[in-house]
Amino acid sequence: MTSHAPTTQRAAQKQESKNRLLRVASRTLRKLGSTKLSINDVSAQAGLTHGAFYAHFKNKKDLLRQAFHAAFDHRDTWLATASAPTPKQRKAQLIANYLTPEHRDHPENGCAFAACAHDIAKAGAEEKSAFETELKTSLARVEELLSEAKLGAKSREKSENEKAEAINLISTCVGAILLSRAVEDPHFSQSILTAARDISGAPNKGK
Amino acid sequence: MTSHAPTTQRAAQKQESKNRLLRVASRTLRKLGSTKLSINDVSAQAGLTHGAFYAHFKNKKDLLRQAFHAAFDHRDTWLATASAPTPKQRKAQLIANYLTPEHRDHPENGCAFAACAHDIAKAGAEEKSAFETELKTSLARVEELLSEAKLGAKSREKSENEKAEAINLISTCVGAILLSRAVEDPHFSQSILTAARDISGAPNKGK
DNA sequence: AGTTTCATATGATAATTATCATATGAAATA
DNA sequence: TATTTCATATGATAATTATCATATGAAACT
Repeated sequence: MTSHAPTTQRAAQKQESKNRLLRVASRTLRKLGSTKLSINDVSAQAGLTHGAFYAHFKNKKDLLRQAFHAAFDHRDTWLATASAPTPKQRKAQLIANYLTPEHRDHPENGCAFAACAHDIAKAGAEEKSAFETELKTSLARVEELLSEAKLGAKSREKSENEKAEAINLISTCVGAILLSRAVEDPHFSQSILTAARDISGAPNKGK
Repeated sequence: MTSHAPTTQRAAQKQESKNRLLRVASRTLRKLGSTKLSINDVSAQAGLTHGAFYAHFKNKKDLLRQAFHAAFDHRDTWLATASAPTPKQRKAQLIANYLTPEHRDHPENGCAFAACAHDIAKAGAEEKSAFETELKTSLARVEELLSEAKLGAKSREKSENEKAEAINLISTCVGAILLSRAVEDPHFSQSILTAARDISGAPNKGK
């Protein structure tokens, strides 16, 4: 039996409660940040009282750790949108599907790098290591999508270039979405999103 | 007489106290964020008690507003580092002088866009408007540095391109510095900074 | 059925924090 | 010098919050 297939009814109920707590926490973490995430609120939104919380998590830090991990629920969906035949096209797809108004307006469902980088930067080594692991995972996936195909053993230098390209892609996406969320004028906000999409694949756009 | 030249000794002393409060708050805001900035701590670090605080600021929100504005103290210094003859070189300078280990390790002296975007995104319309104003100011300065010279009236399309280029420059810088602060491994962190610098001016680096 | 287990609830505690009312003592002014 | 002003300090209050001790009631097991 796996941890996802509890035997008794009570265990199943407990697992569901924990799942609800984690889902609420993962969304609240991205929307409000770790400091404004309150165990009272999360528990209440999950349909529990604050006392029940400690039957599921050791403490707030424990919750935050698991909630952060759960916050990568939509990474695969995003990566799957990059389905075009060429690397350049796939890069443009990744950027275009990241820098959307929906993503900007709903951080609770969005990228955990953008939502949590600031929090994690102020946290401890454990949190940074967890962030690093997730970031490396995403980078590896993006690098694949930016590479021509199963690249042979010859192109070592090119792979280095692709590494930097993948990092820059994520840096630009994270920076742009954060800036777009921090301004008031919707048109200006949109122009921040659009700027990255415009330059994405083609440095000399129309020509 | 300006607001910086108080007449009486008491007024001067009060101004100095407010300056200390603002300086401490501006640094704390960038280092810890608005939520973890406590009026007690800021007042104490400025050599005052918490009670004295309210003789200088209406409330915490008022302090945060002024502290955010004060957090752009080093913008001119940064922009002045872009002194090379060509736009491409100046772009590379801006990026290289932003994405440094010192900047990464000392957010309290660094870019307020990177330090506060996350906070402001969760704040109200007033805060977003203030952020927007500062961002537009920086963008205008960067656009100048990225343009060939006093561009004549002819190049309208080019100016649009430069607008997007300036936005992307700041997006990438903000994203990269935030990511570099959120990972544990110093080498990996460095590679995040370096990636943007490498690609900065020259898409085909060494060739 | 009787007993045990345990998921959740209730209630309490301690810490932090923003804010304000009032006190104090020194500078400004008459 | 006497009086007023006011920059700062002291002390109090109310709200929020993390955490834990204990209670409860239903499921699980004998």
